[in-house]
Amino acid sequence: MEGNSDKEGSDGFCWDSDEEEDPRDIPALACLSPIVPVGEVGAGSGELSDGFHWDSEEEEEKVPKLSSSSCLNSRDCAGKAIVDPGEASSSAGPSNNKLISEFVVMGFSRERVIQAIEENGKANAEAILETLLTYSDKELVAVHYPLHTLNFFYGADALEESPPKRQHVVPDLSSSESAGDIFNEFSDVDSDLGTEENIDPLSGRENTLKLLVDMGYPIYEASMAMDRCGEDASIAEIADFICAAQMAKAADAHLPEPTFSSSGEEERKPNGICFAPPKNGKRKFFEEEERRRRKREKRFEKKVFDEDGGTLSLPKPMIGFGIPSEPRPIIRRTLPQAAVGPPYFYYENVALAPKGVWQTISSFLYEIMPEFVDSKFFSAAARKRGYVHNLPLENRTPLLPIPPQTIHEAFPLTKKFWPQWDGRTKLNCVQTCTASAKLTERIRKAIEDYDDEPPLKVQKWVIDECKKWNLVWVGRHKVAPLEPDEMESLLGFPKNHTRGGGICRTERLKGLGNSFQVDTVAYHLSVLKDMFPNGINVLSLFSGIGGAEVALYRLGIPLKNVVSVEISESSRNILRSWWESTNQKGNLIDINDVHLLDAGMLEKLINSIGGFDLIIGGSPCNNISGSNRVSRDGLEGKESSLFFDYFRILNQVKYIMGKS
DNA sequence: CAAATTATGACGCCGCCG
DNA sequence: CGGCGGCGTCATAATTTG
Repeated sequence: MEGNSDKEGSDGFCWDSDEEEDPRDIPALACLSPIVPVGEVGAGSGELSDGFHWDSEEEEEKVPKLSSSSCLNSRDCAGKAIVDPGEASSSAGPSNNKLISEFVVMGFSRERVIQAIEENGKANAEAILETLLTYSDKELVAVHYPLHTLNFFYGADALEESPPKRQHVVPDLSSSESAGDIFNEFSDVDSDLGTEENIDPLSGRENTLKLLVDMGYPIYEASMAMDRCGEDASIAEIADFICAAQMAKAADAHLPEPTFSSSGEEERKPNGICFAPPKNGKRKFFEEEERRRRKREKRFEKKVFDEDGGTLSLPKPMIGFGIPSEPRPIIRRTLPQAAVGPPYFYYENVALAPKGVWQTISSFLYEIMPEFVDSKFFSAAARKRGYVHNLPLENRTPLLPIPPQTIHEAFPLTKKFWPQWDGRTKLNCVQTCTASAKLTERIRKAIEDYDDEPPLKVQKWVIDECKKWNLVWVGRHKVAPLEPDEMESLLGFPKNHTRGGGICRTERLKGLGNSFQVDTVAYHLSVLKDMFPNGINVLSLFSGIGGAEVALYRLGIPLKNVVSVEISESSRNILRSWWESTNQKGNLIDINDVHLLDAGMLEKLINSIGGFDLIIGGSPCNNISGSNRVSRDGLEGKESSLFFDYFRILNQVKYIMGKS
């Protein structure tokens, strides 16, 4: 039912059938967040603990209404209709939803917002905002930029009814003050945050501890809880944790052994090996309590936010705006004025992100819809990713030579060992971790007893494991994980790209697992070739092992200046050595921390090289990827929040370049 | 001590079925 | 409609090895 028809996707956008230009003006919705006065940051946050309660299980449900006049007074509430169109109509008055969305739109996480509302009550929007501002500097950065909640259309018919509004883009940055002042202000904010511990009574460890003790928690438990929750945890989180710990203790006194079998989970291994969890009971209980708490919150969120179906649906098949092997679907998209390049930008992340993540990313990047593409249409391995970019869609060309498209073509030697009953033709996503030797041994043992075909049950288990770990057949009854050089070729890198130079195997795998698929990215970037025959200047954020650089190079686009930001030293070494071994004519400037790249540095760079043509990067997905079993916190996670640095840098570059 | 090895669920989505 | 199980996922943490 997912319509193979070329005309219309069922995903809310339509392929337009005629290519002719539509000169219509796209009415961009103006949604200007009030820029929060910098001076107010942290002021009054001392009363954070007032009215704070951590045992709120049910009262989250019934929250009093907030009068619309207090809706961040200066904010144009109508402008955000595009973000949550469903809610305004569904509720009689301005509800809590609306208030929450209000802040979420500004870039704060829903969890935090709910928390802040609980702490401050619903009536005082300003206090809520202040609380939110104390939570995280990453989020703070976002608040200082105007939100570009601008329109973007697939085809002509979408959102016809949206009323035209005046468009104000970037007025805050282009106000009468000089740029220098503004950016000094930004850097001031940054440094303020850096030293905030000294100012804010709540952020220093000792002060937090004191506060918790004042709240009646034993100092030992408070301290331990702070360690467990991490430095960035809010008081609420820590208190919650202590609470759980106390409950666990109480439970411990009654139950000698917490039951972990209650989950009723039957292990899937056919050979019936059962692992006793080595963790001690108390810890387990803590974690379970924490999990339950988060589940409650999630459920609550779901109730609150699911009304407008918060997910962008992924296209099926996942071919984005076209792939080389198919006739190109005719798509016309009109970017909001503010998003039009140059500079061009290209942002990548995992497609299967938790709910709302892509919405948020998109809302920060001019509401441009991500192009979701599975790299299995470009190579023999899958890689489902979303790309937000402002590149033209016409006249893309694939990278040549076309890489092998099936496992057998890619690894001919595996063919003679490949059993009939393993029908895979494509590999799964190359990840950062591989199967253990023990597993491949178990698989060998499981099959070798059978001469011909093992029983269906064994087959299924083996195939499941092979899919999970991306195993290939390297001998009779023998499977093995991919070698790093095989991953390199699957991803479109030259052989031995990550090899040598003091790079250990583990680091190779890590770099490769986190990299672009070169052919896929190159296909999208190919449109730059005609635009920049003399070469381009690239700002490459979170470069990793240099997927973007390799893609541009292989496209034959000369690299004039590349500023590459990458925190991993081994990855920087890999890129540097590739740069030298390919005799690049341009300059490679590498920076080891994205936070060093502030406005001042950007201005210097831009002045010296004459501006960037392309800003490309994919921020870490650690907290977004489904593979993460530990901390899938979405964009607010420790690593993944670096997305906001991408956003910040993009805006700063655009502004600095816009001046000259 | 760095590198390698190993085991370890959670989450969202989707199809199914009552 | 909601619960349930199948499915797949740019991973982390504890431990061992060299």
